[in-house]
Amino acid sequence: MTDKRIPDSTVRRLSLYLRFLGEFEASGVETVSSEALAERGGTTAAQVRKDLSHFGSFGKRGLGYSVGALARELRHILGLGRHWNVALIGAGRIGMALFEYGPFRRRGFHISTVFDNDPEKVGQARGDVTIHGMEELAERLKEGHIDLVILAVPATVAQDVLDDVVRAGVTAVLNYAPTQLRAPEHVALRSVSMLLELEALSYALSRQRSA
Amino acid sequence: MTDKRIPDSTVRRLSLYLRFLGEFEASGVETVSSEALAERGGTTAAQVRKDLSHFGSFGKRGLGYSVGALARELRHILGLGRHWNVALIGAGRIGMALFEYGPFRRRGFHISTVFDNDPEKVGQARGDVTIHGMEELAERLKEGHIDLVILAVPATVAQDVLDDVVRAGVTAVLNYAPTQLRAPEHVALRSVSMLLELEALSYALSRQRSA
DNA sequence: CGCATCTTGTGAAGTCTTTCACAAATCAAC
DNA sequence: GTTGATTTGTGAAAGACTTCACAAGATGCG
Repeated sequence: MTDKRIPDSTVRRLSLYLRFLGEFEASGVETVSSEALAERGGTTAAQVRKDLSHFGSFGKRGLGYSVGALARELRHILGLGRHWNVALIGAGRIGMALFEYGPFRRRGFHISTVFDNDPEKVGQARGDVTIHGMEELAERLKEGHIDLVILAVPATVAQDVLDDVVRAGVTAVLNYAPTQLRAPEHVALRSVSMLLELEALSYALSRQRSA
Repeated sequence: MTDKRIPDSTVRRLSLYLRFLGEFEASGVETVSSEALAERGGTTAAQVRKDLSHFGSFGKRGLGYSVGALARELRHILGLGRHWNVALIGAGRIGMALFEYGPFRRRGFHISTVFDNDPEKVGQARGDVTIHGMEELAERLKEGHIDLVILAVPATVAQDVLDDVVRAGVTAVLNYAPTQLRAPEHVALRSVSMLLELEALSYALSRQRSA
């Protein structure tokens, strides 16, 4: 009922459900059925119930789920009640776009430290943080109690930087560099690649055109 | 052997294999085994062979795959031989970071048109393209022979813009707005959400901490 | 209260994806 | 040309995820 290995797809859907619950809450709805959540998210009611059932039973038969209560549960399951201390490595265009992206902070992801290896940038202030040189990485990651690192560096150096990050004891990394990285088992590593997504679309397009 | 429904996971891995082949090529290797590709990509040799077998047989038993030939095949399968005409909607921070991201063009994705609804921005030039107002959307999408749209607009208007895009006949969309969008069956729609990824990491972190 | 209606939670069935395991193909060496 | 060492391509088995379908709990109404 709880624990065990949860499919990654389930975790992602939980995030979506949480988003939808926010919308329902904003529009004054107090109760939702699995059917309503499914319709909003392009999935099925059974899927919604199965996803939730991995973690407990949060609904009332005949009634559905309390919007507020379920949102609280999901936030708890996803670890979103708390404040995560984030470091951004790479203050280039993508890095800074991420840095200035509002919703992160609103959800509890607080970018408290920024690194870059460009001497021009080191020392500059961005909002309320200062850009640090890469030589300070190990020390600052440890002493800053960083929970999570966002990697926005060129592909060529990504693996090296990741190794440093892991060595400094960080166990969660979100990678934006377009390269396949390796990390020890105990480190949660996710990669986002715009190229990969575009290529999947390119595949779909070719399919469409030749059909 | 060819065609049929290909798992999305397979398509994504093909993109990865192509990346690795580029690396192998750069380092002068002429032949790779499924084992070598698997090791590089964190999967298994059987998986690599199965993935490729959906599209044909490209290797030589006892030898492996020719790096150059397999790369060509993959580019063809993924539709990357050609030039895709891309429109970017939304010239905000994320939009412009995408616009200036070099690798797109190198892979054949050419952003030829940019839209934004901010009167301040409309008319300005960015590189060799001019930012157009949203009222020109329908006409320019059609006449510009746009294959693919990148959506980088606020979540609140994303669905409306998507509807316009679909109505203009575009059949492939990459969405960066943090909202769940709906499109007709025949439209290939993918969404990238940094928040979703971060939340999955947050889940993993909670797991780690409580274990 | 009893009956009709609704909606959850969940085993069981079904479907999709990955892994296994081995015959067949290729090459080198003797 | 036969043997030995490789490595592919692929049915079959195993595993993972999704969908089905229904009992059980909850509510409202006469």
